[in-house]
Amino acid sequence: MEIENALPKTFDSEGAENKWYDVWLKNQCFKPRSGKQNKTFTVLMPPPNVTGKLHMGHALDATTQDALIRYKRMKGFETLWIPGTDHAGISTQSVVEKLVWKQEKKTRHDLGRDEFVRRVWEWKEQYGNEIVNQQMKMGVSADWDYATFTLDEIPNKAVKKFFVMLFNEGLIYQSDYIVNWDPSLQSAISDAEVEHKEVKGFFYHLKYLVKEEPGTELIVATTRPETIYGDTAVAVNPNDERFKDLIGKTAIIPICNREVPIIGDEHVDMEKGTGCLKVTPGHDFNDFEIGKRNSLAIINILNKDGTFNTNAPEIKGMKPKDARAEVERILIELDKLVEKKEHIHPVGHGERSDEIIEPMISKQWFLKTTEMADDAVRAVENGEMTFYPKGWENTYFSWLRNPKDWCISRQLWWGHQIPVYYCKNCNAKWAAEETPDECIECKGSDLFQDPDVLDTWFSSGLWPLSTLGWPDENAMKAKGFKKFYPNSTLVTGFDIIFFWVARMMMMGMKVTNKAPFRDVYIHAIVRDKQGRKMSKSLGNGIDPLELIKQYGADAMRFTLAAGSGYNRDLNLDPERIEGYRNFVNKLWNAFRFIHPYLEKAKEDLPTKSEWHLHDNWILAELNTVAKKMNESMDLYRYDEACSEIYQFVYEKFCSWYIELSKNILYGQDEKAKVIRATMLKFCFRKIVILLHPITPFITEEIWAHLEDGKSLLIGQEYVEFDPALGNADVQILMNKFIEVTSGVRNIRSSVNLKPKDEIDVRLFTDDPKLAKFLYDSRHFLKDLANVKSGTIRKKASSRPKKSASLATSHTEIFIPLEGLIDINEQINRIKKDMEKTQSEYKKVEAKINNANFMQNAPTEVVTEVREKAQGFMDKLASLNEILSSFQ
RNA sequence: GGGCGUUUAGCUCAGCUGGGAGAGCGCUACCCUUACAAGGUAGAUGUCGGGGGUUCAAACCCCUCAACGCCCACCA
Repeated sequence: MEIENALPKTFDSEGAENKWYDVWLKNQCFKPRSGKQNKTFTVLMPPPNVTGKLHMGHALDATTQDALIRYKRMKGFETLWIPGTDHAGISTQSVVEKLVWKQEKKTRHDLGRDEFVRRVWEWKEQYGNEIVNQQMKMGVSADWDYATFTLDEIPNKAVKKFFVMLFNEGLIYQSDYIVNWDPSLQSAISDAEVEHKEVKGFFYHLKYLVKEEPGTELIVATTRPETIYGDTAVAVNPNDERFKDLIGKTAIIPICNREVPIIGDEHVDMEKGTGCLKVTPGHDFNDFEIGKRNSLAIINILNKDGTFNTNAPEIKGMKPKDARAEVERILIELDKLVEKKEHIHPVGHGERSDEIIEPMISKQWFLKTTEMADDAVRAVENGEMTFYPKGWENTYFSWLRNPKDWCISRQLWWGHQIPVYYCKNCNAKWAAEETPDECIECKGSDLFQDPDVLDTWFSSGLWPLSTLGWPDENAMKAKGFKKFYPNSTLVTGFDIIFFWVARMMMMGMKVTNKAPFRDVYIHAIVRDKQGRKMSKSLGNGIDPLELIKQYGADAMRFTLAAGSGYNRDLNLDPERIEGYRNFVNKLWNAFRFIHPYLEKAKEDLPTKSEWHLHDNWILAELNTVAKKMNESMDLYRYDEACSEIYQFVYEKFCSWYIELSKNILYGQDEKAKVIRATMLKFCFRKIVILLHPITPFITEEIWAHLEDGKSLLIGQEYVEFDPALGNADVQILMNKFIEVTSGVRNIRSSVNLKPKDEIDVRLFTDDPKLAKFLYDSRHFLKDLANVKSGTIRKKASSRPKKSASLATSHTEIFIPLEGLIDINEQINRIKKDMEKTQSEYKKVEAKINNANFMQNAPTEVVTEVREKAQGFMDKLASLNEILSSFQ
C-alpha cells in the first residue's frame, strides 16, 4: 500500500533548473545587496573565449565560484560576481578566417582589414554568447549586468590609457628583436605561448675549412643545417684547448662559401656536440645573444610565412623541411657532411597553431616588466595576496622573479590596435588615447596608426580594473569601483598563473598600488578517470551539458565540488556522478517523506524541555556539521564541506533520525507528532540552506515547499555554529544506542534471521545513563531491529544460555535462540572478535606500561588511552561471559 | 639541467599542527519493510611505494632510493 504523495518519486532536475534560474533572474537575486556583514565580496570570472564551448574546465570554474558566491551571499556579504567574455585574438580570428574561406573562398586580405574586422564582430554577435547560455544552465549566479567583453568601450579605454601611461614612462618600447615567430599566424607570439615538444631529428656534423690554415677542418654540430645561410660566425669556448688557437681566424661556410670569424664565447658547451657552434644570430635566441656580445652581423634568411628568402638561393621559397633535405643533399655532394645521427630534441611549437616556431628578428613592441614584477612578488611575500593552496606561489614566484620583457604586439587584425601614431611627414611617433588629427611635432595631418594589435593578455591583465569601469569616472561610480576593488577571491586553474594571474597583479598594482585580489584559489585540472587530460584527439572528453541532461546540474556540481580541495588533478569517474545523483535523489525522497507532515509543523521550535533525546541529538549533530562546513568553505575546501553534509544527510538524518521518527509520526500521540514534524521541518530548512551553495536547484525547489513559496532560499542566511545547540552527552549516548542497534542487526544477520522474524533481546550494561536511554528507546529498537521483547540488566545478572550474542565496550547483547543456532559458529565468531580486541588491547596496554609514554605524552592522550584500554577490557570481559554462557 | 607534485582498500581519493588506518564507488550475503531498488541491513578487503632516521609514539617530521605526473629553461 502506498501513501498518496503529491511529489514525484524521483527528482525532476531539468524542471527545477529551468524554473528556478528564471525566478532568480526575475527577482534580481544575483545583484549585490548589503547584508549583515557590512562587507563586500567580489569574484571576477575568468572570461571564457567567445569561441569557446563549455567543457569540464569551465564547469569546474563555474561550480567552485558559484558555490563560493552563494555561500558568501548567504553569509551576508554584499556579493558581486562579474562575468564576461574574452575576444581571444588568435583563436577568434582564425575561426572567422576559416569560415570566410569556406563560404567565399576569400582570405582576410581579400576582404581588407575593416571588412574583415566587421565580419568578426558579426560572428561574435551571433555566436559569442553561446557559452554564456551554457553557464546559465549550471546555475551561475553572476550579475549579468556587469557582463563585459574585452573589446567593449571601457576595456578599450583601459588598454589605451595603460599603454599611453607606460609608453610615456618609457616602459613600452619598440625594438628589432628576436621573437617567436609563428609562420602560420604570421605573427610574433610571447614566450609563454610557446610550448616545447620533443621532436625526433638529426644531429649533423659539418666540415668547415679554416681560411688561414689550409688543411685544418672544423667540425660543427647542428640540428638545422639549412640555417648555415644565416651564419655569421663559428664559436668555440675560449677555454677549450682544442680550438684555442683558432680564435680570431676565419672559417668558410660550406655551400655559400662565406667567410666568418671564429670567435670565443663562454656560452659554448665543450661537452656538447663537437664543441664548435655555428652562430646564426637571426634565427636562434642564444646565437642572437652571442651576436650582440660579439657585434656580429645578422642575416635574415626567412620570409614571414616561414619559407626561405633570397639570402638562401639554393633553397629559396622552400619550407624548412624540404630545405633541410636539399641542403643535406648538397652537403653530401660537396663532401661536407661528416656524420648524421638521430637526435631527439625539444622544439618550440605555437600553443594555438601547433606549428613549429621560428625565431626571427622583427620589429615588435615590448613591455619592461622588471619593476612591476617586483611589486607583484612583494605583494604575495607580505601577504597582501595569498594563494590557496599555498604551494602555487612557487610557480608564481619562479615566473616573476626572472622577468623577461613581454612582447605585446601581434600581427593580427582582431584585437586592441596599438595606440601609437606615426607622422608620414616628419616621422614623429607617439602614443595617444584619442585618435589624433595632427602630428604633435609638425602639425601635419598625414598620420597612420600602428597596424599591430596587442596580445590578448594585455587586456585580460587589466580585467579587474576595466570590469569595474576604470578608467572612465562615470562608469567607475556606476559600477562601484571603490566598493568592489580590490576583488576578494580569484578562482582559476594553475595553467594561467603566468598568463593571467601574474599579469593582473602587475598591471593592477601599477595602476592602483593595490593587489587586485586578496585570495587566489587555484583549482584542479579536470582529467579523465585514468588521469589523462581530456582532449579531442583522445576522445575522452566529457560534455558537461550531457551530464546535466543525464544526471542534473546539482549532481554534476556536487561531484565537481566534492573533488575540489587543494589537489591539482581531478580525475573524473562518471560513476561518481551517478553516486551523487543518487544522493540528490535521496535528499528528495527524504523530503517526500516529511512532506505530508509539514502541515502539522509549527514555525518555531518547541521549548527545550519538550525535546526528545533524539531531537537533542540531531540538532547537536546538525550544529557540528554547520561549524565544519563554514570552516571548510572559508578555506576553499569544497571536498570537506561536501563530505560533511553528505555524511550527515545520509547517515545521521536519513538512516537514524527519519527512521526514529516513523514510530512517532505513525503513532497516536498528537502532541509528539507536532513536535517531531516541527523538528523535521526545522532540520530540513537547515539542511537545504547548508547545501544550497553546492546544489542550488533541488534545495530551492524543496524550500518552496517548506515555505509555501513565501521566500527564496538563495536569499536566506547561512547556518552558523550555535553554541546553545551543542550536546556532547546526548551524542555519546546516541552513538552507543546506534552501536547496540547495529549489534542486534549484526546478530540477526549472522544467524540468518529474516527481517520478519521477531526476536527477544537481553541487554546487559553497567552504565545507568545508557540503561535509561535504552529503556526509553525500547520502542525504537523494536522498529529498527524488529525486537519484540527484551530486558535491560546489570552485568552482574546471569546470562541466557547458548544465545546468539555480541559485546561492545559498554553493552552485551543476547538473543536467546537455544536450539535454533549453530553453537560452534557462534563460539567461533566470539573467539574471532576476542582475538581482534585482544590485539587492539595489547597496543594500548604497551603504551600504558611504557613509562616514557606516561611521562611524555600529553595528559589528554594518556586519559584517552586509559579509556580505550578500559573499553577493550570491558569488552573482553563481556566476551568471556558470553563464551562461558555456551558451557 | 632547475623546480613542484603524486605514490593510502579492486577503482577515485580524504586523512589538517605526529597519538587506536577512513569515505564514495565496486564486491559478498540477505531483503521489493507503508520516503527512496537511483533503496535498506549486515559483511570482507590495506607491509599507508622501498630503505634508513628523529620520537614514548610516524601514513604524517627528516634523509635516501624508486616509479609516475606537471611546470620552467634549452632547436649545437
